[in-house]
Amino acid sequence: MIDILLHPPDAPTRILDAAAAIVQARGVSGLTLEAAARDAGVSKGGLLYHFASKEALLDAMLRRLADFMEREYEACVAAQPPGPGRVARANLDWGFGEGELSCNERHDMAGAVFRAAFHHDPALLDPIRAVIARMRRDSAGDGLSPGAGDAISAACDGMFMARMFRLYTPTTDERAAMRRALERLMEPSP
Amino acid sequence: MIDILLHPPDAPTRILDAAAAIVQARGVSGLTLEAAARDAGVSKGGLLYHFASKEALLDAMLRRLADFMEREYEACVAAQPPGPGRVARANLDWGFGEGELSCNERHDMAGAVFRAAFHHDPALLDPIRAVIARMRRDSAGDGLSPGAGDAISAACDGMFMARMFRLYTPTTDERAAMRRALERLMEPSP
DNA sequence: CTTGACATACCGTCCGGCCGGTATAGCTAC
DNA sequence: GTAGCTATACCGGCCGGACGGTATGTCAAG
Repeated sequence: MIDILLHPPDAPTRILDAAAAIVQARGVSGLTLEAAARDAGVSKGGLLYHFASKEALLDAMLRRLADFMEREYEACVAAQPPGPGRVARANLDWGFGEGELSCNERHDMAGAVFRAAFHHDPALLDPIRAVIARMRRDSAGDGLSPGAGDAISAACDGMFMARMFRLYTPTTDERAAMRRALERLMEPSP
Repeated sequence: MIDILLHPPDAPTRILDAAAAIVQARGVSGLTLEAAARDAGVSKGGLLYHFASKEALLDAMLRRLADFMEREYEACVAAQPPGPGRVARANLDWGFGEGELSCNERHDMAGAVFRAAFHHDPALLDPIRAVIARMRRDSAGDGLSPGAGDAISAACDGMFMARMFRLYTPTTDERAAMRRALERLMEPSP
């Protein structure tokens, strides 16, 4: 914290933060260069000095998100004891856990950035796609019966989408029941 | 087909179709009133005669989508033999089937309309939310162990999202394996 | 002659991007 | 050490185009 106070974030970081916050609060259409610049405490010219176009800004936002996702994924995996189903357990913790790693405002912001980038150009999602491909490769070597790992991560994706678009909000009990159901998939096939 | 040729769709239907096709082909930002009108073979004024604003157009698009979703859901359920897990089996058929009901261009168009509406105003998704709520009520009385039905439909949602955002495309074998894995959740709890 | 179903022309706004300017820091020559 | 040069990191204003929406005209059917 002292470090943060002594070393306030530089302009590019502030711009990225402000842009992400705007998208989360006011939606994709609320993200304009002027608004992002103002909220970051720089002028529009200053923003364009760091990010030459709106696309460049969104690209940087998404790359940062992909990096963050990958680190979070690695942390979830590292927190699980080794052995079969390690990746699946990490996925369940990410999608159904109650701690700071799951379903909080950070996920909302990730969803908002995600939608904003796709809105502008679907190709901007490529860094995210690379992370997902890596996760799927890991999942394939997770030692579970075929399809179990994919099914678990698809269910986590579904929960993510439901929250991102505010489709429904399961109760804590329902979430726990879903998790227990999915954990059955990690048992060896009968 | 003869009927279609003899009774060409009226202007509102053509406009709705054209708008959906534009969103699918050129993205949310490609949907302008001018473009929708042109593709539907009417002028911009003609479009605004039927849909007083862009929001009204999107609202009509989404209501039509919700109606379609509900009818499709009912058809999927009706196609399943009665008994426990009927709704879950319908969901699996919808999300993992190979027939005309699953994962084709119609789903892509649904996703595009969905994103367009959310982009303009998240409240426009309310008709879809109502359909989902109804499906979840049905699922709760499906006679499966707690969480199983929700987990299955969440996995189907995840597949839908993966396709909507082109995140990854599992092979036919992988999809079949996922389905078999999820079908294990319909067996009674051990 | 009225009304429904459009067409045409236009307006105001908003937004992305460009440009000219500027303060500051660092470096170099003398 | 200081005058001059250059690069960095911005500021503020402007422009052009696109887009949503309006106002008005048209015209066939009943």
